[in-house]
Amino acid sequence: METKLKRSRQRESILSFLMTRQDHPTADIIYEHVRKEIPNISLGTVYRNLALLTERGEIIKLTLDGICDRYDATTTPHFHFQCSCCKGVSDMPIPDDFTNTLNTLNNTFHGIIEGCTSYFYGICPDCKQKNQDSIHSQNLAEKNH
Amino acid sequence: METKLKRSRQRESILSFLMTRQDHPTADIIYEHVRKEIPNISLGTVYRNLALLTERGEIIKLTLDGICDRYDATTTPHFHFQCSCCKGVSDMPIPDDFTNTLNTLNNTFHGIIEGCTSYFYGICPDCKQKNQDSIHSQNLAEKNH
DNA sequence: TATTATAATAGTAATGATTACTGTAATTGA
DNA sequence: TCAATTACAGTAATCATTACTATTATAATA
Repeated sequence: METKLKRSRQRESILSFLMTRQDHPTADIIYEHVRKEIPNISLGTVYRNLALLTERGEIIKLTLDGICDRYDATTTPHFHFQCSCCKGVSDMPIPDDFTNTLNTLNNTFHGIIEGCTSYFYGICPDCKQKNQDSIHSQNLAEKNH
Repeated sequence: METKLKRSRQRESILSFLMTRQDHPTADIIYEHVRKEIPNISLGTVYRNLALLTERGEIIKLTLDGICDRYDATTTPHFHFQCSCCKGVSDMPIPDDFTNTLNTLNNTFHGIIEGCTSYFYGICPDCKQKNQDSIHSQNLAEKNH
């Protein structure tokens, strides 16, 4: 059913941009960047190619909060983390013992588990640090009131 | 910042309907059902109350495929499974050893992990059974060709 | 019970990410 | 070079969700 792909400068530019990024940009962000190289590229082209690349398994589409999808050129299995403070998304390695969880599920579930999407949320290292800094300076201010 | 809640027949009806269901219905399905009881309820009211209940932690909003959100009145932690065949969503208990995975992540991650959303996909028990049945009858047909 | 403050509603309009459509252009294979 | 077909730009349409507004329901108080 899969039709033969023809090369296109647009698709190559989208994919190579995505491969430089670790922050899982949205279609809109990808569009804004690729536009610098191909000024008259259309947003529809960006979406179509992202769908195409996802379909072929060359990239992964992330649906985290349902606001808008994000795209990831790293296709090896990994978890994701979204910061509730800055909304940034980053990768998390999958701990080895997660395979135990998968085994348990496979043994108890009577269907077929093909894959898993896990994402964690909370405060990212950066925002945690900023938060501590501001509490620290607040305490200093109180001391010297 | 949380304002005081006033009772409303609409919200009570939405919540009690949701509590009878294990299949995590969408806002639209909830709307269709609650309408039988309160014919002139508006879809906006359904959305607003679902958001309100989610905010207060009385229900959980599930964003699985990004097409449309689903709602779940079971608030104790559990995984979800979506069948790629029938698109149905069901609950999965969290295996005990998943706490090991969480511990590993907490020890290696330099931010704060507040929660986790995991969903698995594949073929549900029902669709798997139907599939086997059809292969079985296909084999029979080939034998008796 | 009557009054008052305010949360909630119905109905409708607006939003915004994504998809579909259409005529034209680029790519590939012969 | 030609033919077949994939991809494109530009634009319109879709559709789940949210925002808005005038009115109604709820609950606390007098």
